[in-house]
Amino acid sequence: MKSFPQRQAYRESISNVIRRDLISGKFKCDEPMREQKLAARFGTSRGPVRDALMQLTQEGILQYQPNKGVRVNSLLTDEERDVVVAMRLELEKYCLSKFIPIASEDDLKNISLLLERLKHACEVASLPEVAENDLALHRYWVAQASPHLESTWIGLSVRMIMQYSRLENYEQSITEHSRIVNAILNRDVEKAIYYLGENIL
Amino acid sequence: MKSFPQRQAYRESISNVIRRDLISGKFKCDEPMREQKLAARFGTSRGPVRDALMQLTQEGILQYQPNKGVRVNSLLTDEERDVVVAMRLELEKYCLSKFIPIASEDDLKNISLLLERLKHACEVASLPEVAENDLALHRYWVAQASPHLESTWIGLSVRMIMQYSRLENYEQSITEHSRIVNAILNRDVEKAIYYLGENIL
DNA sequence: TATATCCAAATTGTTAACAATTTGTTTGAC
DNA sequence: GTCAAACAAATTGTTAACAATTTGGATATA
Repeated sequence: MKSFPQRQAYRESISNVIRRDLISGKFKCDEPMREQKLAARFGTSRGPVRDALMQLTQEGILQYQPNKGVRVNSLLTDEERDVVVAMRLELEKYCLSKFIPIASEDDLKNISLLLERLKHACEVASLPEVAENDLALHRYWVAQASPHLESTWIGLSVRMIMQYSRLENYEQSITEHSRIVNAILNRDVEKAIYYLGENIL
Repeated sequence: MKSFPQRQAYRESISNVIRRDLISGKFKCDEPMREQKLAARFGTSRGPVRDALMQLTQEGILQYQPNKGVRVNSLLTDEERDVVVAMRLELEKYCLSKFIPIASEDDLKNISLLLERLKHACEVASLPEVAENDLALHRYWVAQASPHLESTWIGLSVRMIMQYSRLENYEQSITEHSRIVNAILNRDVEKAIYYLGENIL
């Protein structure tokens, strides 16, 4: 069936799909993820699936036990979550202050587009889509400002969003992100960071 | 030859050894890491080696390019390093404040032991050993306080230590860590965190 | 019934072979 | 001599088979 565009990098495609499933809660906590089943689902052998599972383990979403495979990792404690929030905020504040001055016109267009997508997801009230587009928007400036720290950011953000009931307030999400994006379009670093701080917490 | 204790988890053993080599600078920047050679070195097939390389990529030490393998990633910029330092400090401060009140007598013994090892490494002035024992000491309280965040911590710390010329001041390293450990032994959270702040930066 | 032991099924761990891609070199045309 | 195309070698990507481990259940025993 081979439903992937590039023949290379099954690895990434697979981990992206699984990550999305995890965010939208398609796997119960402590439910083991079977390599064979996933391989069948993605039309590959177990090799690439193992790669993807290992990557998600490294991100902290899954937990690995030798000879027993991987399971959905337990959620962060409230205290841990606070620490993760602080770290993510630290990281994104830097990325925004770096990104805004150097953003090209194309960048601004892309940001606007991503915001539109997020708005749409909020309007149809599809939680997994909201989560995905939320992350995609933030990820954009992280990737532009600091490719070095992108993978660090993913690990923090995905785990944050997984225990994010607050995300269900779609209206708030729209206004918060609109404010951030507006500040970016005006190249106003101060304001962007301020609204970011309101958004991430 | 099979020189590993447990037959399982080659993955971890291999990535640990490679990580040590990377920290001690045994691979030039941009030098490609060949799977076959590493497999021969560790006496396994390429599979576990690929796992290890992928893990280190996820930690940010290596860079992966499809069909081209992995290379040593370029170092962080000074600004990025500052952000990483802040994040790591945030994380470790939490871990110390969590760890100190619940530390068992065994924990305190282990900490003291790890400090002794670090001192010894400093005395013989072996940079890779100093780096390794430095990390091992910090890692102890992170692992005890928050297994959830241990992998996040590794990624931050290893990248910090790789561009750490300051580590060459062995005397300073000894006094800084002695102060932290002493504060822990006295269960003095305030002081421990204070000295940690002096150490990490 | 409760417990222990053994066996079979399911699952993960590892390997070697094969496929696809990249890289370097040689060859040939101009 | 320079450039381009073609070929060969090296390397990564994927797969299927095999080995080792875990898991669950059946059986036997007290």
